[in-house]
Amino acid sequence: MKNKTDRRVLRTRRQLSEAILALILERSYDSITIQDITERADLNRATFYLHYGSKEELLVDSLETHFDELVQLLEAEANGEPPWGNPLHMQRVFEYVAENQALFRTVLSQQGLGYVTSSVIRYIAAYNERQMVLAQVATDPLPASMISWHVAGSLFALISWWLENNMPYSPEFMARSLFQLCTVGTYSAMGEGSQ
Amino acid sequence: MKNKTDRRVLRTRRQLSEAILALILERSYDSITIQDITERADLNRATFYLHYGSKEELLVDSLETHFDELVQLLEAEANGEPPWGNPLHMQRVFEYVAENQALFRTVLSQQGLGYVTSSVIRYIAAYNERQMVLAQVATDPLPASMISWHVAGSLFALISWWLENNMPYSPEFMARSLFQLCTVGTYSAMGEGSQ
DNA sequence: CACTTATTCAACAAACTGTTGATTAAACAG
DNA sequence: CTGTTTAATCAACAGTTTGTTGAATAAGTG
Repeated sequence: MKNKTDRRVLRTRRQLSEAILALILERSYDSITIQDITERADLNRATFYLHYGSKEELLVDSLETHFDELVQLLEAEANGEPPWGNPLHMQRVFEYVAENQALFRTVLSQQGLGYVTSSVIRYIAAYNERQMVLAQVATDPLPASMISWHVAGSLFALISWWLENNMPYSPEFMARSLFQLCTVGTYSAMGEGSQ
Repeated sequence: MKNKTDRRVLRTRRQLSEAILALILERSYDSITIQDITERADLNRATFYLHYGSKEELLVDSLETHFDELVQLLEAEANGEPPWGNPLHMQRVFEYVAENQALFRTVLSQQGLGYVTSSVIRYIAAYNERQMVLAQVATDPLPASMISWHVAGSLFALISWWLENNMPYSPEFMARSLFQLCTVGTYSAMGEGSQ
């Protein structure tokens, strides 16, 4: 009984993870082969297949580490309060994005990598919904899961927008904007001149 | 000067387009090779390279046809009015999604295909922004492009949610929900019991 | 220390790729 | 209808990546 905590296994997986994350930052994801990954990781190619079945499997596993880090950060600060209920928590998200700029940029924009997009929205939405249920929020006219997805989609969109426009605003401003757009909507966000 | 309207070229591209769209509906995108595509299209493999450089290039070209169809549908109905300004226009979008259910489902959820996701949000956002500028909407506190992305992200998220939950509501209801969430926000969408 | 097991290594057939040059067939312009 | 242009076919090519072997080696465990 030493299959999952064996030093060698942990070390190998860490090497593979670091290798693929480093590679997607410098090259096109599609052009990266398993040979490249194992070569960069200083491992035999056969070793890869002992752990993962494909590039994608490894990448998802590698990215989870990052997201888990962020979630833990959030949960440490939010004391049961849903993260979208307070702009301060959202600010942390944007700060995290800013810190891991290169990675987010690559994952969001690079061709062949965008499949992460859908799973990220799904991930955020699921988290939102869990928090809403925990906080016993009443969502009468619309189901809680729909609202969760809406907020997740908006968060995702604003992060993309922020990066695509070279982060013209501070994390604080982005968080407040997201908060405003989600809670009181575009009508309040826009001037009185609309229509 | 007869390079782009040659019958043979048009026929070949249509065959390739139909082949890849048919294939992604029945098999995993990643498992589809250029051999498979040309085989299904009853074309020689070399012919593919006369038109496209990769699977992705062909797919993007093929999908554009579908989206152009939808955009034309919308613009025919909306008379200068921004599409998100009226729930009826959004209803058409959800109806279109329902009609092309299989395709949307595949494109949104299948691994290796999701890179379309980001470009779709970008596409919708750009469209939104164009409409906002045309309608001369004042968006004082927040930039118009940010609001455009927010709405695009929400639309995308709600479409995903709708498909993932097997379309439990009518297009009308979805359109009204989206309209409500975007314009007056989640506070109004949720009951008074929140917090 | 004895053991278990992860990693290495070389080799393998199989598949896909992108390109070649010559040939055939189709579409075009006048 | 005819000559010309050009798209599609075909076979063949070398190169790469893939996934999987079985045996040897090394490292970690208890």
